[in-house]
Amino acid sequence: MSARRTPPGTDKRRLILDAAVRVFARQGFHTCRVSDIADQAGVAYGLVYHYFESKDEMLDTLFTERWEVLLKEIAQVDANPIPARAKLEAIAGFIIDSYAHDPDLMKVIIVEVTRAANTFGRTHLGEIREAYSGIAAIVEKAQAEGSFRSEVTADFAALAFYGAIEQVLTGWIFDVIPTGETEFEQAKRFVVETVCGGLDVTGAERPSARAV
Amino acid sequence: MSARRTPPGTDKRRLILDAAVRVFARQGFHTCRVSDIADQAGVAYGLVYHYFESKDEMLDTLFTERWEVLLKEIAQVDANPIPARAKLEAIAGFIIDSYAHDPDLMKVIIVEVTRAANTFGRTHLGEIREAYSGIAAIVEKAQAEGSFRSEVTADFAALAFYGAIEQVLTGWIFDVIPTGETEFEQAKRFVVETVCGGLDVTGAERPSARAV
Amino acid sequence: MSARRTPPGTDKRRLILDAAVRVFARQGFHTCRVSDIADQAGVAYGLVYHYFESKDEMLDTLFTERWEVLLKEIAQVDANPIPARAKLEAIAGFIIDSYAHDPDLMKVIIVEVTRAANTFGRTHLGEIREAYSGIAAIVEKAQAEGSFRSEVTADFAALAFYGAIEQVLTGWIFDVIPTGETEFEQAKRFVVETVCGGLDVTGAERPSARAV
Amino acid sequence: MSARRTPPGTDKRRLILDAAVRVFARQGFHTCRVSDIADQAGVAYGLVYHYFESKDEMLDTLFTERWEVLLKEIAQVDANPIPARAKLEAIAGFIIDSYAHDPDLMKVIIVEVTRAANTFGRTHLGEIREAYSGIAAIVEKAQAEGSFRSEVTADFAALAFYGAIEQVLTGWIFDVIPTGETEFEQAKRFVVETVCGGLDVTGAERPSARAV
DNA sequence: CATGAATGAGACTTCATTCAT
DNA sequence: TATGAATGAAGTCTCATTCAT
Repeated sequence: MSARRTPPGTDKRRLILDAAVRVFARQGFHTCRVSDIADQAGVAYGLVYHYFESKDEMLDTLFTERWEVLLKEIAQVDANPIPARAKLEAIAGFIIDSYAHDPDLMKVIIVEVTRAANTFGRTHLGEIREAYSGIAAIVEKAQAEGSFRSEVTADFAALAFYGAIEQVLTGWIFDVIPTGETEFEQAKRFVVETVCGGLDVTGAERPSARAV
Repeated sequence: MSARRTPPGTDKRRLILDAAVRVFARQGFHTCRVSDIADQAGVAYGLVYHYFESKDEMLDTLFTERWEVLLKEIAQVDANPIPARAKLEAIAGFIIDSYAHDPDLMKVIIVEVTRAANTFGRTHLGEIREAYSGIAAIVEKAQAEGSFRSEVTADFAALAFYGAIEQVLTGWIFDVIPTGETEFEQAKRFVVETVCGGLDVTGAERPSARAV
Repeated sequence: MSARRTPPGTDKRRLILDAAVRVFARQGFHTCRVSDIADQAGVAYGLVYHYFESKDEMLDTLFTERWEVLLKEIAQVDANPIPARAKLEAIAGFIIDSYAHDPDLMKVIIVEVTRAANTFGRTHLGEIREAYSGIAAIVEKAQAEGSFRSEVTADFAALAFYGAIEQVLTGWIFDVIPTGETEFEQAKRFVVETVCGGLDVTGAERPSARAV
Repeated sequence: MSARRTPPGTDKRRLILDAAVRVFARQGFHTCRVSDIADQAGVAYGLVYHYFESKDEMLDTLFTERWEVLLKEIAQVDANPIPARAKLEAIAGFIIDSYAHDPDLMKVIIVEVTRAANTFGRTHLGEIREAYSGIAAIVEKAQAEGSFRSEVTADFAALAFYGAIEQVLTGWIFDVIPTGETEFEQAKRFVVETVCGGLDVTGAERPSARAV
């Protein structure tokens, strides 16, 4: 009974997967070579194929691993007895924290899967839909109980909400907007403030309205 | 009046460009072959290279052609003496109309450029930023004159607004949400309603608030 | 009987041929494109094919035109009642003058034909041999009449003589040795001095010999 | 002693390089295809690119490998305490032996590099010059010590000497002169006899001179 | 498990040549 | 003659994947 701290194979497999994240993020899935991943991981070329069937499988694995966590999070958040707005805040917070924790991984998931309409996006369409549905369910219940307006359908609202978050992440990925702890925290509030509060000045606070 | 070498309507360059749109949309830029484009256009392989330096140049051309129209539209809309919300409605309407008019082209622009952080997105970052800035300018002025709240920065609002639109288009592209004239019209209203009106029930209309 | 100073077509054909010389010299036969020649000549692409069957034909024409002049020169020189050494001087002079007059043309002939063992050299082997034979004939007669030593065969001497000249031209072409009127004149003397006079100090002039 | 992955004698890199020599010699560098080399070597197409960056690199390697040997030989010969004429004899002998040993390799070096003013010749100009300099140094010292005449500059003499040798090799390559052991030996003597002894009958041995 | 040599299908691009006008 | 668009065969290089050791 020799002490083996890690299950056999686990180490290297994870090593390769991590390397894949870096390389996919840096060079893009289509542009990088499998050898780049092996180099980054510091392992032999052929070993990659010992742990993965193909280059595709690595991306599939990375996406599914992370996306499952997101789906679980959405479900858990929804299960809490908190206002819908708080739920959306939690979800936005989770996604942004995910980015803050490992920007490369989120970049890969967004750029190479979530937005890849012809390749991986199609493959993982079911999983992606599930996330939308989870969010839409939150909105729908809020509309039913009267805390959210029903001007827009829940499905649409979910899409817009998720789209706003993804675009902010894309802004960071593209270096269009500044990155940093402060910006991350700010973004969490802003997303919900925009989608829930709206940009319009409401009747109560509208100065002209008051003037009348 | 002048001698015409080619039969009327036979602008081969345009023919190839149109074929490229179809093929890029169907198979994706990285996955398609130049010969697919030639076949789709019904021209010889080499003719593609008579009109374009490379496969890349075709995508660059397609993007820039269309994006310039968008930038011009944003500027024109902003020049009108209409409320900020109407401006955003006009822009969302323009983008959605563009999609309705040629879904393939918009799919290519979004999937292969606007969201391609490692390849063409980087190349056209300047042009993409310009669109964000144009929208942000509208928001900023509205905030200054008091018609938009200042809870979120203009830059952020612009990102969220554009992100919401692109996500809706992506929904259509991925077949996540139904497509059709009705949906297009609905989406135009919904986007602005979400981002400007917000999902929250405002103080005035919130029943519970009134109840208290 | 309208006065036509140049035969029809002659102008353009020569124009293209001259352009070919410049382009072949600058870029090399294999590396240049037919369109480069057309551009250099300032004529349309297709016109080149009106005057020449192929790219090869242009080089063949250039070589043969010039080589015929050389062969004629060798024959004429040999016909003169002058010493063999004077004949070789005349031939070396002619070749070097040819280079001085149009370095590009000689570069093309040497680099692309004379030394192209697998392509044009093989094609023009007969003509090239003829030049060697002409020179060998001069040497042979000189050996027969006792003015040249018979230590080396005439064929070999011809090869060495021609090789020395070509190497000097190659030196100019490669910029290994300086180019200029002075150098051209010097080279004419040097080639013959080397091949005929030899590098060795002869018995008569050898100091040590005299000392004994 | 150490584990050997490949069967003895199976140095694939060398196998490919040797195949390249045969193919370059037979078809010419520009005319042959990389697949011809792979076929000749009996390896898969891709393996060529496993060992070499490009088709060019193979030729560069072949040239440099061989040329370094020549440069070393020239240096060693010059270091010997023998007459200049003996040194030139040794160098001519070495080059001709190289040809006798592997005519294809020498053909490739001469035809594709040494005489290719627009392509590889330019690339390896430094190495080529070095050979000329080495020979010129020999001549120069001989002139300084009085064993060679100073009628022609050392640089020029070196060029002529090397040119004569290369032309002889070219004669064999083109089948202009007969090939064989006898011819090789003869050529070694002839080159030096021509360049050192000169074709002219010297004063001492010239019959007519004596008669006068 | 680990290595990296070996394989070979494909993709982009070039460019000589043809041809309609 | 003159033009340059049109053709398509060919070649280089890439790289995912396999496999012998």
